[in-house]
Amino acid sequence: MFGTDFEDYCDFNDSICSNDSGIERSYVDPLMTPTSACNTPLKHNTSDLGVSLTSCKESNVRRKLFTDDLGYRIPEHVEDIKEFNEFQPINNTSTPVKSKERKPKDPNKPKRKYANGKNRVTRCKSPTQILRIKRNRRMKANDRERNRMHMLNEALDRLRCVLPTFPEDTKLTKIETLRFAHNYIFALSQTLESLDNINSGKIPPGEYNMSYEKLQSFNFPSDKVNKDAFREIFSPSKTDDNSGDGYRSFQGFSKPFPNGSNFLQTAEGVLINVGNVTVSVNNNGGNCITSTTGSGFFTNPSSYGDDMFQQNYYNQRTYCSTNYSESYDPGIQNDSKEYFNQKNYEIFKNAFETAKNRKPPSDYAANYTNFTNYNQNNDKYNYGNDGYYCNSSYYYNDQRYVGKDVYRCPSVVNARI
DNA sequence: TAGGCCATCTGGTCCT
DNA sequence: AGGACCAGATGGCCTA
Repeated sequence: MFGTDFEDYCDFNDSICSNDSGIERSYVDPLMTPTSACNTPLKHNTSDLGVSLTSCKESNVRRKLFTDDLGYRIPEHVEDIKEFNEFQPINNTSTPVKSKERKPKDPNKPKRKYANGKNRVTRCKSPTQILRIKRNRRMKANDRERNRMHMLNEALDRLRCVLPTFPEDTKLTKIETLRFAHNYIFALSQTLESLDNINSGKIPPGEYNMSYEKLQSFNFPSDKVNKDAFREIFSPSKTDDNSGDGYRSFQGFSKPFPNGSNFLQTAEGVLINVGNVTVSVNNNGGNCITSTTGSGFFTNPSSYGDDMFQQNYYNQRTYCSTNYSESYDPGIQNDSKEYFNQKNYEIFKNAFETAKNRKPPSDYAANYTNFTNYNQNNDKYNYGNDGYYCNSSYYYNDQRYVGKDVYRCPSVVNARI
């Protein structure tokens, strides 16, 4: 069955005794992904070796480089090979590690003499033996390479875990992970630098704002927004609304921006392209979500937690007054603490998905009859055929009154806060 | 169905 | 000689 040459013999032993020499038998994929061992066709048929290559499905088993993680023991039915059971693979290398326990030697047994140096005669290997040796070496190399890539992927997974992503249930690709990590580190370093400048007095705290120029240099992966961007989106408006209706239309934008980035600074603020949806952080009218199919408006964030009265008051003072000469309440406007919370996150996410997935009304005029608005007392306003925006399932309701003489684009989507 | 992403195999190179 | 590393090839899976 096997060659009689010792080296040949050992090589074969190495290939089947080490715990990394088989096809996926040594690596336990905790997730058992379809592309891992389960569906990978075996190019090397090892059935003739008498070794079962059944994958282990224990989810909490991970290969370790330490001896306490014993992978498996070689089956004992390979009887042709003496000392077979002395090999107990204890690591993920191809180097066979012999057991510390040794069989007691028989003192009466004559010692075998081995030739050394030039006196040693090696037997010629047959082509089939050479082929087998090469094949086994190739199997070992494949297994090492497989383990190496698995360790690399595990490192990438650990890196993904420390990166903020949005939506959080999506998985960054490898290249996205690396690019995002680069940008994230850059953003953190810039933040630290800014804080240091504030602490050292180089920048007065009152003048500190997140640099939009720095934001432009970011290169976010498509369809994902990190929490820093989200935080910036929820940054309160800095100036009053001069347009009258408190809304901006950012329709027509599509990625990439002319500067090649997902970010674009305009006179009105910062635009962030997320897939086919453009998110605006505008300085005048609040935050806006737009898409190629329309635009969605998003209001200033809540700074009052779950206090709906405070939230409504804040929003009404900001957008819903029937008296447009009424200015913001500076005390409320400047209260920006805690704008990044779970509630705002959910609101943003819902508004984002709505803007992303919504479709234009098939019958524009007919939908006008359903247009609805609310005043600050939460009274419903129906504008009939000359109403302002749709209240269908495609839209969020706006509980704030905007003013009779204000015309809105029917594609505007408002997020209820 | 094309393209992106991924896992795996494979041979080559470099180093110990 | 053998291990680490790399890049190309290949095929499967998924999505637009």
